[in-house]
Amino acid sequence: MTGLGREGMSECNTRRPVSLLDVAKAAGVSRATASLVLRQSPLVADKTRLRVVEAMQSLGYIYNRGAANLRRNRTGTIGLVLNNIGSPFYSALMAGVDEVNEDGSVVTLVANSVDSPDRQIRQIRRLREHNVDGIILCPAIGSDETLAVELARLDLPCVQALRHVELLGGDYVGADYRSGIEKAVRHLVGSGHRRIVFVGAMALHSAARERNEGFRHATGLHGLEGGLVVAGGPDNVYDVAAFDRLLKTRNSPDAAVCYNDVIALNVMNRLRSLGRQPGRDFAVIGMDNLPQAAGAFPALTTIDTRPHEVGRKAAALLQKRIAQPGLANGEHIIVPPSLIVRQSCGETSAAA
Amino acid sequence: MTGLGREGMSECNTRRPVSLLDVAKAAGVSRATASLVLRQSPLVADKTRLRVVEAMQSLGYIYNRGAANLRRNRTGTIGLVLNNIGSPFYSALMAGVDEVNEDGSVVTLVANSVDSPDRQIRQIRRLREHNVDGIILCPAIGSDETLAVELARLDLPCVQALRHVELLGGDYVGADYRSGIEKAVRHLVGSGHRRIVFVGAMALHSAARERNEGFRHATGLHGLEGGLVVAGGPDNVYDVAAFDRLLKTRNSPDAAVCYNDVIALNVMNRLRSLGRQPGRDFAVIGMDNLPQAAGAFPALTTIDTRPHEVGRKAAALLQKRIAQPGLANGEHIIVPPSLIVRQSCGETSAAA
DNA sequence: TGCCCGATTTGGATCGATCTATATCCGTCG
DNA sequence: CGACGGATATAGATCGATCCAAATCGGGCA
Repeated sequence: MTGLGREGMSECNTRRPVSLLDVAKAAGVSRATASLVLRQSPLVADKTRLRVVEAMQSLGYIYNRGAANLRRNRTGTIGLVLNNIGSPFYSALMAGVDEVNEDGSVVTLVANSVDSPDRQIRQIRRLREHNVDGIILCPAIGSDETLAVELARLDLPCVQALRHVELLGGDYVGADYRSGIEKAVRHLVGSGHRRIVFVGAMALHSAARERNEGFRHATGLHGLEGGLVVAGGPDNVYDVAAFDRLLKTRNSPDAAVCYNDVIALNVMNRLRSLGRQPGRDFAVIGMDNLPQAAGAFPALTTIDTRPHEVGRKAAALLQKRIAQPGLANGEHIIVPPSLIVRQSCGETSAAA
Repeated sequence: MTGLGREGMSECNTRRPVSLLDVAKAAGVSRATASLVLRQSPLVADKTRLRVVEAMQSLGYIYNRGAANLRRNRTGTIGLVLNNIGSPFYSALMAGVDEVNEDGSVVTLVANSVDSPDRQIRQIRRLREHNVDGIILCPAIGSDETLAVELARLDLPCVQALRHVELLGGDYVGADYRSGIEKAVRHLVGSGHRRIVFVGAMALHSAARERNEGFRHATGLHGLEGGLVVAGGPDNVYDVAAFDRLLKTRNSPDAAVCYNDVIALNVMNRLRSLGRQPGRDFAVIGMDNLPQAAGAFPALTTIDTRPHEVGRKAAALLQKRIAQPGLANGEHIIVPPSLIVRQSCGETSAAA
């Protein structure tokens, strides 16, 4: 009763962490005032503020955000759910998110769905338990209404990034894959190519479908002999046998637009194995502009889908949603991609 | 006074989240019992447990870990401080950390120091405020005693990864860069190379110094004409001019061990510009085994430093420290690297 | 002197879980 | 019949901040 029983022996064995109450006592003010100082309130007199700040420093006070969160019902954290945490593409996205978050002093909790809808739901739940204020979600392949139901239940602002699932609705930030592929085809056509193959086609998620559509649309636009498409799948694979066969046909293609850079690099290697020299006998264009594209041989022409920028935009949008939960959502922000011309698409053959 | 004032109109406009108290009331038990159910305590009767679980489900209860943390003084989160969040190398590390964390149902808060000691300290503080249970730190270049002081002040379990700062002491998990470089040199010597250059030498952090030492030691061991070293710096650069000059000397080197894969790829491209064919006229070995190494042309021989495994080990060690804070720390776990032989080091010339 | 008002300060309730010590139940045994 | 003990259940304090309404202070003015 005489002092809460902890005054007795300061600097004793049981090092209890310094709380705001300790600071307040040391500064001779109330908890409430000390709290106001913490939050830079203009209500406290400068003299008092100074005293409190000094007490904080001398005691080595550390702000306990967790305690504050409980009351404020806001944590200053967001969740980022990726399908493949180890991929450079996603780390660029994450870097963008982190940049914006740091400005808003928000921290990022990362989770990996490994493109499994079940894991995805588990991860989202886990993040929710940690009271993230919102999440940025790159939806896993095969996401279905279970996800929509769960998100509704959790009542959590959610921005989709890179891919979007129609039935979720809501906000989305992604690249314009469609126009990206179209740019690539236009460039090749401009360099005199007429037989262009799209390598790595699949329809497992929106980003893939948009690329396919972009290719179909572009070939139509330029009146190319359509239908030169080689199938692909997740994990950066493509149907190598089909590609090989296609190359052996009369009137075989002399240019490829690839689903992404990794496939493009594989295609270049395959071409060499088949005795063709990428960038000279055969033009190759990739997509994503991964770091390895510039260093490849020949340096890979590619469509930069700017994942870093997508990350920035997604984080900013999520911040907006968190700040004003009432607003109608459903915004779609589409980042325009750009074509980075390097050697793999045979600059020289432009004259042909 | 008649029921805390929230019973009156259930399902009304002010959707207060469901708390454990609500669940308890609905199940006709006390908060304490409901809490025991949450934590799978064997103390509750099966009949009761069932009732509580049903109440949770029908009310759509969501566990508020933040509230629990306040009391338990443990959050189930760790911080991961990286120097370059966008790099594939670090994302591999992160993937490893995440794997282990997920098994222990721990979540990762990432922060990016961008190799700036100031930012690094800010990030660590920020993580600490969020009450992470510990951190995995890849110390920034130029980390000094300020960091040591801060870490001591925060009183937080900390495992260093990939690089270590001597004056911090404590736990460390990293690759055996020294022996990795030695393996590379041995392999080249075994293939008949005698004039080997180390490209990208620098001494900005422990991982770099260990590579340098490894090279010095290996050249001594094999009685090579030593001293063939080309300087390097952060951000994957090396002294291109010096490298070019070296190649023009009489008795110029015919093999290079590079600081990392990115530099190795640049070196391969540079060699081609200078009219040499990597993998045939000149052997190149990289370090790290980034995804792009396998896809390069020629496929890059490299030393796999296994960042994913380092991440796993670091996360596991940190969990141990968190579980048993008393234990003396200062463990050094060194992951053995392995040499991945591909085409860039000229398999064929082994016969020469 | 007394009253009013803006500028500060503060007590006490609150967020939602966990922990500790205590209470209750119920069958069994002396 | 009462005591005992194992099995369950619970009340109340607690973690460390924030929020709200109310108290206090200190001049200035009538």
